[in-house]
Amino acid sequence: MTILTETPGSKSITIADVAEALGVSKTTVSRAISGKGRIGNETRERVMKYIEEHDYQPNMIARSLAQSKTYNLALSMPGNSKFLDSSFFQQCMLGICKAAAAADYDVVVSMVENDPLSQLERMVKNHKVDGVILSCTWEDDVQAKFLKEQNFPFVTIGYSKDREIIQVDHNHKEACQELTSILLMKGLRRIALLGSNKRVVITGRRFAGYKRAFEKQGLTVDMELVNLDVEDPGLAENAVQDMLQKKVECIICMDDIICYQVLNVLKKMNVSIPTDVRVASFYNSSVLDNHAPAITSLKFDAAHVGMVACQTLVNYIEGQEVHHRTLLDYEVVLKESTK
Amino acid sequence: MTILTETPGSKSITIADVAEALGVSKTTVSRAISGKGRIGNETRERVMKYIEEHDYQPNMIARSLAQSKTYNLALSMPGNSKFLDSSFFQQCMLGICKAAAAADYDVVVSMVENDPLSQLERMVKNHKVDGVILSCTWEDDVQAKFLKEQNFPFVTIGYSKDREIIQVDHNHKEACQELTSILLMKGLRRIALLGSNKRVVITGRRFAGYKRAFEKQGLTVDMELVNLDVEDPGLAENAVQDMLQKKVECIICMDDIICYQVLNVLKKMNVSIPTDVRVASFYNSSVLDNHAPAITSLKFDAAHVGMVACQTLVNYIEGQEVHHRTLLDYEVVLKESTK
DNA sequence: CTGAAAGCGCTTACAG
DNA sequence: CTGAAAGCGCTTACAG
Repeated sequence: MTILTETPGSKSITIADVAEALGVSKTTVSRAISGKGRIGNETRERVMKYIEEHDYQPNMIARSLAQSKTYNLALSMPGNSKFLDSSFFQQCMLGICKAAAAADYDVVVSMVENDPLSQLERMVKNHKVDGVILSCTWEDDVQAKFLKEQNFPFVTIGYSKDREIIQVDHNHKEACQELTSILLMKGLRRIALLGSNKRVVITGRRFAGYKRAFEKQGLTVDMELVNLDVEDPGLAENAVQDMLQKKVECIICMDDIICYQVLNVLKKMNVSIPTDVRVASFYNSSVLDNHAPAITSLKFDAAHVGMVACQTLVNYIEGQEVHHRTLLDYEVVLKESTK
Repeated sequence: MTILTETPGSKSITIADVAEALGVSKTTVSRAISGKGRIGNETRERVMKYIEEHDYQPNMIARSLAQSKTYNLALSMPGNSKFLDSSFFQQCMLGICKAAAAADYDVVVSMVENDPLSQLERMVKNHKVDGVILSCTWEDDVQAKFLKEQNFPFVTIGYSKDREIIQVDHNHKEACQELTSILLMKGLRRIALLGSNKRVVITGRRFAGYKRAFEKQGLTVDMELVNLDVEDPGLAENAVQDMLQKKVECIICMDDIICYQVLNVLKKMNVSIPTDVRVASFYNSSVLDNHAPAITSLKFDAAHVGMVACQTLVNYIEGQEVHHRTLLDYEVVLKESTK
């Protein structure tokens, strides 16, 4: 047990201290630091030298108040355990943090579990952040709706029909369409599609791509083979058995989490890949690296989409022009599992 | 393309507006809101009623400056891809966010990739946070050293010999000792231990537990069977082959990431579990849920350790007494893989 | 119980 | 090119 006795950190030096030591005004010091406003070259150098030597660090709180700008970005993340198992959001967060740091912003996270609005609303109204990144969007997204109403700067990682919303995403529709087309061209017809939640926007986009691929070949989708609500591991087992009964030739899993489950179930049931059934997945995450057979999958650069989203938001906040919709590229990585 | 035209968000109402509308002083309004200082019951109610009706939201920036307190906590996370695949840190972050929200703090993340100090130093010196949570500690941890020197409040999720450091962790040593003891009691002797990085503190703690279990039985550890540097998937394959050549009877994997790899490699090599070799893992994460055979593992509640760490830090910051070392409990979940 | 005033550490018109 | 002063929206001794 202990009690906090000393005040933490040593008292830092302020702009006033610098001004006094140098016999100039605070205004001058401020100008030297910010680089804004006319200032003599020699004066600036004197100031810069002093703050360098004395390790002056601006108090960002004070700057925030004066400028009404926090240099903080909020990142809304799903707090649901389904999502936590996937490394997508962590990778994405890494990209966001990097881009933010490069632009001198910090990122404060809000993990959404039940009430998606309370924390976000507080952050926005309390002036804790300058903008928001929504890392996972839903049909009729409550957060996006709120932010739009408030006219508060935000960007979604994920597609939205609403072109007023600034959005950055991988082209999930096209990706899933291409993957499906390839499978169709191999002569496969009974292709199952497994997703984990219908209400998440990307699920819908992928299904749209899947459907489009069939239509382009003049085929129609058999909705019996589409299950977009495989929420948890327990359901995966049922879903797989169901699909096998329906004599599917291939199973596309919308993310690696479902894919692990599916692979485990198939193994348990002694169904071999690709002989008995083919399997394809999304994300191509490293956990499947040593899997035999290697698993065909779509590959997205999660860190990259995070970076781009963050940069876009910062640009927007700082008054620059931004694209309202950015669709990033993907890769189809064909491996043994769909041979 | 678009340009930011309107100022985002509508102008919010301030304490001065409330004071004026009610014909009282700003001091009074402030007191009503904070609950500090004597104030008439009736006056307080009038104020509260007004701010309720007019949706007044305090400007936290201004409060921060006045109190020199940010109500922000920094969370330092490993940005290395090895760690990103594990859901431990995400779960942990969830717990931290919950506890922070409950105490009216926000959490700003810093993902450490190469330079562990630059961002942390800026945050601390720029007064962006009131305290720091280190979610992963290393031998001779640079961040911990810096924070200690600065006398800045922080807590580590992870054990430290240094009892001055406030630390919260699961009892990894005891956990690994118990698991190993159980295996020894089954008559197993050639027990391999695979870890992913020797320099991470928990790796060392677990090894210590493993060793202690042998010693308690009057046995000595065969260091040939201990490989604590299985950094990436590629190395997993070699490590497993190496261990099989050494005729191990059991493989303990220090985390589920390694374990997946090991399981994949064993399958590829047609080694069956538990007949040919037994396998045990850490974390018991849901990804292994449907694995056949079910995998014995140690189970830690990541969200819980995050919550406790965060609460402890908040208490410390707010001047309360705190335990300097908190060791949380774990579970040994015995399954088929070690039968 | 209540208020006037100073202060937190910056920025930024405005004036010179 | 430089400075005095007001302001950002709160809190908090101090005085009454």
